[in-house]
Amino acid sequence: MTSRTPTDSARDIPEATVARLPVYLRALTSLTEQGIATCSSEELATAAGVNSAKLRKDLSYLGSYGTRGVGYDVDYLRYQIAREIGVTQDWPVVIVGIGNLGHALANFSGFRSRGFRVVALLDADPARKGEEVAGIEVRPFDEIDTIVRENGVAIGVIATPAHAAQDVADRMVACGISSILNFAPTVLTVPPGVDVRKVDLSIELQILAYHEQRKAHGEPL
Amino acid sequence: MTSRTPTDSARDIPEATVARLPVYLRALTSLTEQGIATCSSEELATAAGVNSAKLRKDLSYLGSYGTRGVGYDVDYLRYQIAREIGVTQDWPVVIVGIGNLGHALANFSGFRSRGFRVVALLDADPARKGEEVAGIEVRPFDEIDTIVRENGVAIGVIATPAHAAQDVADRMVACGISSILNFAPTVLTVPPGVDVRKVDLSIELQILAYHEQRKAHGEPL
DNA sequence: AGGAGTTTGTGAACGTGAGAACAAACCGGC
DNA sequence: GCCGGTTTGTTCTCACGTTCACAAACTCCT
Ligand SMILES: NC(=O)c1ccc[n+]([C@@H]2O[C@H](COP(=O)([O-])OP(=O)(O)OC[C@H]3O[C@@H](n4cnc5c(N)ncnc54)[C@H](O)[C@@H]3O)[C@@H](O)[C@H]2O)c1
Ligand SMILES: NC(=O)c1ccc[n+]([C@@H]2O[C@H](COP(=O)([O-])OP(=O)(O)OC[C@H]3O[C@@H](n4cnc5c(N)ncnc54)[C@H](O)[C@@H]3O)[C@@H](O)[C@H]2O)c1
Repeated sequence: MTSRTPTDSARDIPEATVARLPVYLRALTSLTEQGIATCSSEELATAAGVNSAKLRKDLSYLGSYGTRGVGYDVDYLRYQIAREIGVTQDWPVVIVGIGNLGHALANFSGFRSRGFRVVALLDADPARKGEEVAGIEVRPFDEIDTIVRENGVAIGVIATPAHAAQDVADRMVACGISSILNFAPTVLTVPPGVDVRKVDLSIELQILAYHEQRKAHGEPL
Repeated sequence: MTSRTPTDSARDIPEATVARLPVYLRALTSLTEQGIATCSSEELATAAGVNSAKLRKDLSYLGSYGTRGVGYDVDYLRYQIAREIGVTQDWPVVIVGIGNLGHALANFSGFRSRGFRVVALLDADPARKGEEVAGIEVRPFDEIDTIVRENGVAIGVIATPAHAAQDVADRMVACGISSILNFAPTVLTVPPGVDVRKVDLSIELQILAYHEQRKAHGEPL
């Protein structure tokens, strides 16, 4: 089951580490832009907002890309992380639900610059058909099958109202999408093998509110 | 330090539990809307997309609000969770940076319905001054001090470009905001006592890409 | 060449979180 | 009042994540 050739790099990177690799990637890009060619784990950790021991342990799962007594070559490490995450290639993405949020997402420049390419904007509302957002035409949701198959899309973004999200997810899965980023405030049910990540604004706010309440209560000043 | 009156409820709720309470809250609201008055931990867990043992353990940190052999009273439990999180009261919120994303956030109905009230939209661009978004006037960023003090704002949302985010955060902290939700792709540095949570679209996509890549590589079919 | 100084990579200790399992508590029927 | 069935609250164990601390490995200077 876990038999692999010795050539491919270390496997089984912990989930917590995977979640931080993109942060390191961004910090390294920022260092490159500042003309910095080499950095220590301490410097990179500061730029990424984490503990340096944690950073070193995270990087050790990828391999030994640093030099003791010196540090890391910024460009080299950046490439290694990008390769490990899989963003050296471009990932085609579809966005479904071109309302308030969908418009913002379509205009988001961070897609292109980080290895993702929006290949289609889809909406069920016939009134939106043909509308152009960020240089991309909005197409009917029914065309999802064709678009996904033609472009080899593996990642879908859901920005529809909550009540439509499960249906959209089902259609996505049916035509071969196996990774979903969900902005709708609903729990999605998907078959095994499909990954779902959610971004939920009100959950984040409520977590902040909880701590805020405790601050106010704990210190009567 | 940890001396508390016996009247106030259980303290020190684990962070992982805090992050799930809003999910339970939403599931309970959904059950109420379906006219369901009582539910078992199993049912609620399914609705929230978690393990029932985990749900029961989470709820046990709040107190004993269920009845053995019966389950939980939906409305009662919902109130208890809302009270624990602190969303029985309304939290005033300011949004800074009314661009693509800021517009979407201003129009987001989930604020109001979940215990948050947008008291101001702020932007540094003079061209936006006076513009009305979602029935709220966009005001100059410099007015943040007045607005925060007059409304007792504790929570701020940052939707500016990355290069402006740290400055905005500093200004927020200076005028008394102690919880920040950051949409800009930057690491924010804030003094102790201030909470920052980030929502980062490209990180989420990169995590999906990592798993997607491994799916493709692991199974040569 | 060797030693002082620096920084990585990792083993080991600690803390937090997840899930299985079960006793305690409750309900309804008789 | 008691018994069988049900569901909670909690305990126990294991897995995962974080942090410390240090040997190994490198550079630079003499
Ligand atoms: N606006 C925000 O800032 C924000 C923030 C967090 C979460 N959200 C969530 O994101 C989702 C979208 O928010 P919004 O403000 O853009 O809503 P919106 O109503 O402006 O847009 C929703 C869009 O989805 C389309 N749609 C509806 N059903 C569809 C279907 N079955 N298939 C395809 N398209 C469909 C609609 O035609 C509409 O264009 C909501 O679930 C909302 O709760 C929004
Ligand atoms: N658009 C998206 O869907 C999306 C998704 C994820 C993250 N983001 C991030 O959110 C941020 C905003 O994205 P956007 O697409 O809305 O950008 P935008 O350029 O459309 O809007 C930014 C707004 O911030 C204002 N601003 C700039 N400097 C400011 C300052 N110092 N004080 C106050 N206001 C200031 C600008 O005037 C502008 O109105 C960016 O950091 C972006 O990376 C956007």
